[in-house]
Amino acid sequence: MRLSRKSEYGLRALLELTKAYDQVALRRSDIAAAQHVPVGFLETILLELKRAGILGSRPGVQGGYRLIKPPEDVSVGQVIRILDGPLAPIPCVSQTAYQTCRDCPYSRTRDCPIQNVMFDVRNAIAGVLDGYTLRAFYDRNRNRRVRKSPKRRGNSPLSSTQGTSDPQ
Amino acid sequence: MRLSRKSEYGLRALLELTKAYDQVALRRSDIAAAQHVPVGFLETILLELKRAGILGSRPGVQGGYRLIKPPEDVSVGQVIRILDGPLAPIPCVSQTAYQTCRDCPYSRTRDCPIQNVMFDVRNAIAGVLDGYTLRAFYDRNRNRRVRKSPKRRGNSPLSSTQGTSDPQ
DNA sequence: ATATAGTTTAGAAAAATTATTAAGAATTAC
DNA sequence: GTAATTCTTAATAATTTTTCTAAACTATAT
Repeated sequence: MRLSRKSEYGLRALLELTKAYDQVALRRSDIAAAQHVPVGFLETILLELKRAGILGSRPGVQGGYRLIKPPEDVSVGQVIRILDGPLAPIPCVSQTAYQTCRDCPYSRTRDCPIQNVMFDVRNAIAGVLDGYTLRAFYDRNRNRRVRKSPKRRGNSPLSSTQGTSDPQ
Repeated sequence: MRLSRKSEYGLRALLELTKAYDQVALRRSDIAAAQHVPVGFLETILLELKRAGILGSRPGVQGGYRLIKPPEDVSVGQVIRILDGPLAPIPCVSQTAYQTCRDCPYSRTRDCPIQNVMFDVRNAIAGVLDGYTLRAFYDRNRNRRVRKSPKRRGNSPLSSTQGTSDPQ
């Protein structure tokens, strides 16, 4: 259930690119330095984000990468899907990349217990990540959620202001 | 964000063991056959669940594995933690296995955007998985959640998820 | 004692993740 | 044009994690 380095690096890079949105292009080396990520790896990540239509780039002197979509229109969920694939814990509950299970004893009955649980998990994850825009991700103290209040637990929408209540 | 085979196999095995709860012990070979999982791998999985106190076992003729905790008292989240480790996408938001990030540029400010997002994800995942008992997992059409549904049918003891780590 | 079945450790095999390299192509400045 | 800069692409190396196997060992019941 772990977030890959790839997605982590990608999100860190997007933090920088959101900051520079509508201003300057950032060189991969600048991004790598600012966020302490290996420049070579970052390269492949930025390329993937470019192919996905989130980033634009230009070679040459004033070149570099820039965010070409408004940060309000890109969700963290989208980014992770691009870099890591579907959010769903198992393919048979993915909305964006559904696949039947190959050797599940329940695949005939259409009522697999694991599928049932993981369906809820998938929705819980997507509910959080698809509701988080890059904008909210960047200036992280307000406007965090873009959608109406999440249905997870009866908390108030902004309840997890979480000024870092030290976990554990 | 994927569920490992290990956890999947473990949960499948627990499905069989829940069915046989308070009745018979199941041999690993029986479980492996019923759920189409490699018997050698299953072995190590069952052992881990045993060490964690969820299963008991006995060698010899009428031997095998059996669930030694009431299925009402074991959550799917517990099982996955035992087999796969923390539910949290990154260690710095884990409630059960917190670790500081080693090279995060934000680790000083105590206000890391990634940490903020993943904190919510962690809680969303744990909210689902810790609310799902083995009992609900097994007879999956009713009483799915243990927390939200006040009406329990039958006379099950239900000491309400004693072992599950309470998120928050 | 014997057959049955779990226990334990080590580690092999396979897959996924993480990263590097190097040659190439586009852009700008001059 | 040429040179400097910076992205582009593909191949692949390195590392880690996951998945699985093997074999010797121990416990239980009859």
